[in-house]
Amino acid sequence: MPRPSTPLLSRDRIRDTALRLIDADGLDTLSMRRLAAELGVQAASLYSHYPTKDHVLDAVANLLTRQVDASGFADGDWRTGLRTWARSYRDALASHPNAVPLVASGAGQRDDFLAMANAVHGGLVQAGWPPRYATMIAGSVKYLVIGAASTPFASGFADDVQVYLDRYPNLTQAHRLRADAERIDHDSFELGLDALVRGLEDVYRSVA
Amino acid sequence: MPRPSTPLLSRDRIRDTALRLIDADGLDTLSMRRLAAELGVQAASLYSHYPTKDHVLDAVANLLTRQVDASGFADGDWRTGLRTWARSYRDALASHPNAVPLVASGAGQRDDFLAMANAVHGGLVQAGWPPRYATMIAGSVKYLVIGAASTPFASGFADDVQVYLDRYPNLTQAHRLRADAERIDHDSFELGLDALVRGLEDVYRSVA
DNA sequence: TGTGAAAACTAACGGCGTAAGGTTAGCGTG
DNA sequence: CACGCTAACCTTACGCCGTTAGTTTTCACA
Repeated sequence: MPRPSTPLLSRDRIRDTALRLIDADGLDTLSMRRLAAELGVQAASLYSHYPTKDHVLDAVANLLTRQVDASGFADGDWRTGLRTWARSYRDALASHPNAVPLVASGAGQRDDFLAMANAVHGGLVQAGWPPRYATMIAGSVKYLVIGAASTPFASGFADDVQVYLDRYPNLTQAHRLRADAERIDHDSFELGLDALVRGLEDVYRSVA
Repeated sequence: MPRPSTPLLSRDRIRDTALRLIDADGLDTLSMRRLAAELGVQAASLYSHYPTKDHVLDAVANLLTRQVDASGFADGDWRTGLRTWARSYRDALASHPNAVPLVASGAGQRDDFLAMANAVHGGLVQAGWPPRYATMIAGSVKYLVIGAASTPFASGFADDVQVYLDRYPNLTQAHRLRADAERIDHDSFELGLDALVRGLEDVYRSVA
């Protein structure tokens, strides 16, 4: 039954379903066939809307990026703007950990990423940073965010999970451990962000 | 001709060849068949030495990690130790950009990563940091390194490469552009690392 | 009213990771 | 020295994968 009277698919529906499957089952179990099945359709039909699988993944990456709030520079304080941006960026990625590699790789057409970058860069320059520094600061904060989002557990800096499970083989302990890991990740990020912004304060006094 | 008199393969030879192919052709064009062909062997033969492809990739990740120098804490100055470690870590990854996702994902059995983490953590504690802070500091510096290594061009914070290529369509300019991108990445990392360590100095005074 | 584009389909190609099972070289034991 | 076991190679095949080609039908527009 080709060409249905009301369309079964749309670019948005495909992209949103892809993200849902990635969240649920991980990045490498996502296939065009599985995605199509979830949409009640045959795999080849997706190619009417996206030229390749990579383009679908690109759309997912742009969707995540679009949720980042880079508006915190409006009041003119670059410190607040930077902190708000970094936290929002990390939150957006942390809500979809399985999709992080799509954003981290930096490959593909990333229109929404360029928009975000522009906003941050503009905010920093507006606040008195030389453009060259604005580029580097945006870069280094992005590094911190991408790194924080990429690694599941900050760590391996604590013992291997299996060791804990062997020592405390009840589920409750296992759950507590996962919560601990997330808290360590979060606190490490906050410490890093705070130290970074504080350190930039020094630089600011010498160049702005 | 099964079971040759002198072995054709070894775990190390397979792992080294995998890294070479990844460096040359990228991560997703590496297949067990291609790897085997490069080694003059059939694909299934690799499974005598590694149980799955992921185990091969894990071995590559551990190889890269093992080249990181975490010995800079020996003289007792945590600032030097941290800077040395971070730079060495980033250098190790930057020499094999196509392999970075293997290290960034944090998946798999990463024995050499745990060894490195232990060394850093120990160095920080030795220098007077409370263990809880040592964990977070090692985490946040690792974030910066992983993020810096993950993104090909810091940026998008500068204009899209294609724009430059359209504007200056000769090869010489393209090469200069790549050099510029690498310099921006490098400088951004150094600025971030410097600011981070400076910021930690403040924290150190209040907790150590 | 007719025509061409668009959105679905079915079928197929080549490549993938990996499992199953065959063959022979080398090694430890009687 | 003989014998059998294990290990390292092989061939073959299964069920996926991304993608292309070609078909049918509906919709939008001239």
